[in-house]
Amino acid sequence: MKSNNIIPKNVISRLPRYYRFLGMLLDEGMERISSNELSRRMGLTASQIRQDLNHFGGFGQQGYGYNITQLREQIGHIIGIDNYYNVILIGAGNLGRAIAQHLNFQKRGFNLIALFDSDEKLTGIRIGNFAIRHFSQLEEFCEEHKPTAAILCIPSNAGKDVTQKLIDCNINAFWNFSHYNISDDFPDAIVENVHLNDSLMTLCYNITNSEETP
Amino acid sequence: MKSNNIIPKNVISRLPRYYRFLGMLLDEGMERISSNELSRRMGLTASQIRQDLNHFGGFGQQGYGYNITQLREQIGHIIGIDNYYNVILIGAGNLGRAIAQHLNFQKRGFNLIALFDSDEKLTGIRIGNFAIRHFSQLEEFCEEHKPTAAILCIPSNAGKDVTQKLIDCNINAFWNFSHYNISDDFPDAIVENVHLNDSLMTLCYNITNSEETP
DNA sequence: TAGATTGTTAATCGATTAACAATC
DNA sequence: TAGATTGTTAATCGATTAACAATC
Repeated sequence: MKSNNIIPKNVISRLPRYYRFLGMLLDEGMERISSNELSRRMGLTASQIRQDLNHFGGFGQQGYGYNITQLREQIGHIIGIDNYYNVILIGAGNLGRAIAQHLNFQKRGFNLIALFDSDEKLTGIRIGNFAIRHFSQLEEFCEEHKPTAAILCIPSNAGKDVTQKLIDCNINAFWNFSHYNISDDFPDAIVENVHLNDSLMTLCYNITNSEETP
Repeated sequence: MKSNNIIPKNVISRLPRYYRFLGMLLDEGMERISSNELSRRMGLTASQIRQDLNHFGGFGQQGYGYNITQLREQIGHIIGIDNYYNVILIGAGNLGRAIAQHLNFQKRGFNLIALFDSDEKLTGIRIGNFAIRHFSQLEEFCEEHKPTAAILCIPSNAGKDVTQKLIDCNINAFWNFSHYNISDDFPDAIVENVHLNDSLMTLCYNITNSEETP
């Protein structure tokens, strides 16, 4: 165990993948797995897996490998999957609605509790289990329900104002689908960006530059 | 110039960001920028920017810096933004519809030309400019329109079959929103994965582990 | 020309891989 | 006990940063 150290970002970003693959192994009815076999399945090296896991502690057993159920639970706990942070979604346009309906928040550590939009025409419209609230009700709602995080599905130009208001409501963690760069203005915020445009352009690059190598 | 070499993956993944920031600088009415000033804005080092760009050629001028319009165009060309690859979307559920309507494909190198779904109840429903087609019409459609890429917004368990059919239609590039691991079965496919669940869990980790450091 | 800033080489840093002793 | 496989240290590799000569 050396959990006192700082965990490299790369390791952290692999944790959800480990969690996901271990879940799949459980579905296959497997009980235990060696770093070698897991590496084969995940396309990593066995060394890397052992190094990664040992940032958090010794979860395996020499001569045996890793107990899948246990390891998955432990990784889940490290991520905090069982904390069920309250999260609200801001911006109930196409993308916002899809995110609200598509994601299984409860399995990923969150509990979606409300949708907000600044467009009055959307107020009251039901999306899944939620009626869209007007953004002006944010403060009141947050005082009562104290959400931890917010999902931003808003246009970039609204980014700063909206984020400021959320931070005023003691929300400090953001899942950001907009191009607005939260950390520039709010360096202490916890931010996870999803830049779909960038991802699409990366695909474009890879297509463009595969054609040139015949 | 040393464009003969292989470009590191990290460099490629930064290209869309460069492109995006340069666009913002243009919007601000700027004409030229030094690697130093750009590094300040993007939160990188000037060294890294110069290194990155020099993988593709010398775009700057000593004593002057970089012409923003030119540099942006050149990066756009490297990505292939002006190739407008035909792309089809498979799976017109919440997420698929949102992607179809939300993304500005034309500005990212693609031209969305059709939506498919295997649910007959959805056939004919209009999403933006498109009527959803039944998946059984895929082959016919592809023969006529020869799409280059497909966006997968389908459940993972349908992944293999759907991908096989798409590959049979000469589609070899995938923007994959599902958990299905395309490269396992089709190692030659060009794949860009978007794992929203993993991203959300990374946010969860960062919240969980910020609380513990008071 | 002098000043600024690139392109590029060298140094550093961090992450991945390999190796192996510890141990179940 | 013998075999398997971990946890961990050491070696390698690659990416980032620093430095500086080239040059606009």
